[in-house]
Amino acid sequence: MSEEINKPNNFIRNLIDADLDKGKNEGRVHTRFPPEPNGYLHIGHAKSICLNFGLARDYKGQCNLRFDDTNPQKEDEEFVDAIKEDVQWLGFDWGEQPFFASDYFDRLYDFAVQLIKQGDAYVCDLNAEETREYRGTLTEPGKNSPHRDRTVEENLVLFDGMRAGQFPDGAKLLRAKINMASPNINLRDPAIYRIRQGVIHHQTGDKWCIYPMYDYTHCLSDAIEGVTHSVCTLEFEDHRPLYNWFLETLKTEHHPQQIEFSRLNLQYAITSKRKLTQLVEQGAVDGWDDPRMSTISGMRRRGYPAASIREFCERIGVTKADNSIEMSTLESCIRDNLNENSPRAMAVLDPLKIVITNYPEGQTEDLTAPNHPQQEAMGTRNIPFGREIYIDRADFKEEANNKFKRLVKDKEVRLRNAYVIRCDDVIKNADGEIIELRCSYDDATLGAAPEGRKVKGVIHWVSAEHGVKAEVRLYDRLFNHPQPDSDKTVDDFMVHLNPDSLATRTECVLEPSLLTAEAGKVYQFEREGYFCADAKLSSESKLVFNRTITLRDTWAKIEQQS
RNA sequence: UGGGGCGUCGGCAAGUGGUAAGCCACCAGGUUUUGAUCCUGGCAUUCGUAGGUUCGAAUCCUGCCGCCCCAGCCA
Repeated sequence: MSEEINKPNNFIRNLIDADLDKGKNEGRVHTRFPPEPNGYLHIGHAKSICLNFGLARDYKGQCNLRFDDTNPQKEDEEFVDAIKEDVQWLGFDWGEQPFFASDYFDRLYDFAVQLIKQGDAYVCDLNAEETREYRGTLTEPGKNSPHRDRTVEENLVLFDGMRAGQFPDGAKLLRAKINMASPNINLRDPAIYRIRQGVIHHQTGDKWCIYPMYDYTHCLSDAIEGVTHSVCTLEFEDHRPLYNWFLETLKTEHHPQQIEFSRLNLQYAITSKRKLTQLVEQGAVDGWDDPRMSTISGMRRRGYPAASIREFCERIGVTKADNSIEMSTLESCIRDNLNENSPRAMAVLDPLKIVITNYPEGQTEDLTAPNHPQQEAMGTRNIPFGREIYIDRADFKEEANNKFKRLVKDKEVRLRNAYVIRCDDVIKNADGEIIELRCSYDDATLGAAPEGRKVKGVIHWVSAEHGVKAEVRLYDRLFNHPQPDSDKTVDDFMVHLNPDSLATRTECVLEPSLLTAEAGKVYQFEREGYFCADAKLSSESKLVFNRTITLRDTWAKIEQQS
């Protein structure tokens, strides 16, 4: 019973269970993840990846990574490589090698010849505009193309001529002969092959000057690979009759079942490859892997663990209903993982100097701090302590009521992993800005409660002498509208870009153990959040950290309310 | 308004005729050398809506309402 609770459960799995009960597909479950290499993968693709590879894993089947590379003008090898890296990083294995729809171009061509011979496809000379006019509208039927009744022989010659490069782009089109009056527009004699002269395909080079369309290619690729369950998003539901038409008309050996689910919509983020491309090309972000991007590579660079993205995909479920997932759902997955796995450290992002006047000048001591408060197995580390330290400006007030559990003039606070100090003096510059604090420490409070009084506040600190300088990048949501791309009151989603999505702090001071932090390894900077050294920008000579995510902050919430 | 799909708590989502799981968020307490974590408790007499069938309906039937997708030689 208790094992059942966490088992993913969704309508696709129910469907597969039913298929298995019926003995369909000889009990095989074979899925595929079919990205087009025309951009980087995003969080929405992660949902599909987890679904498809997860199905294969749980049903002891197989999931192919297949590049849907039928439109060379928009595609690039760079994207092929990035996609492979992302899928792998997410923790999935596509076996021997990735597949490419272009692997099947020869067979696809033969299938097209078969369609022509059967009288199920014809070469059409209408140009793009005429084709659109002949297609009709949503409420009016289309008209048959004047070339619809060409003979098989003529079609064969023409199609061969298309392949041989005898016609310029747009001059001819191979079309399926289905039904121009169908209420489903996808069935109004859809295009099968179009001409693309002089284009170099990233996989097949200049071998072809005609390229097959998605609807035609996808179902046949699935069939060729022996896919049993072809899972795609809802907008392809209208294409399913066409998917089935090609397979039935060509009498393929296998006939995979297309199943549609609803795509992910994440609030304050973009899950559209086209719009992510726009962000990159217009320079609104630093690139596809900008840590603010909802791309897999961006999230990786930001420090999101792969496991937390997988957990997220599990938590949101799989249905056919439109959805709008709150960012807090994703954030919860990230914090759960990071809280459990990341070692603690101390870092001061907005330094305020403190001199501990009763601490011997020139003295230094190594204090010991646990790397994780709940997990002893993570061990301890040494933190140097000295007469001069930094604390965060936000942790001091000259006056405050007792709800403020930090350092206040003439009051005490605990320095985390160290002593209790009292603030005796506040030093200001000519402009009245606080530039330094003079404090005294109680040397009986190391690892011990102070005598005769309670000190409830605890703040973090770094030794001024030993701390290392660093730049820290604080990220906020990239957009300030929950659905930036579906706001119909504006004509460009870019107006919803959050101007404060990146705040760079250049004067941060980190505890020295962080100097050798491995890029991408996430630490919790206690009381601040989770951070990792940036894989691209950080070096030992110039440390640059990304804030992966803040800690849950109920104090900020209380402050805001009052 | 032709075709396709979807409507269960603020956001997700189980539920498949036997009397509304779970998660996130939120609220109230407790522990705590991180205002973190953790722990305890609260959070849908009701399933878009109106009828009908039934001993019994979120589940079956009918009507209505709302939202999403489709007129690329993109995927």
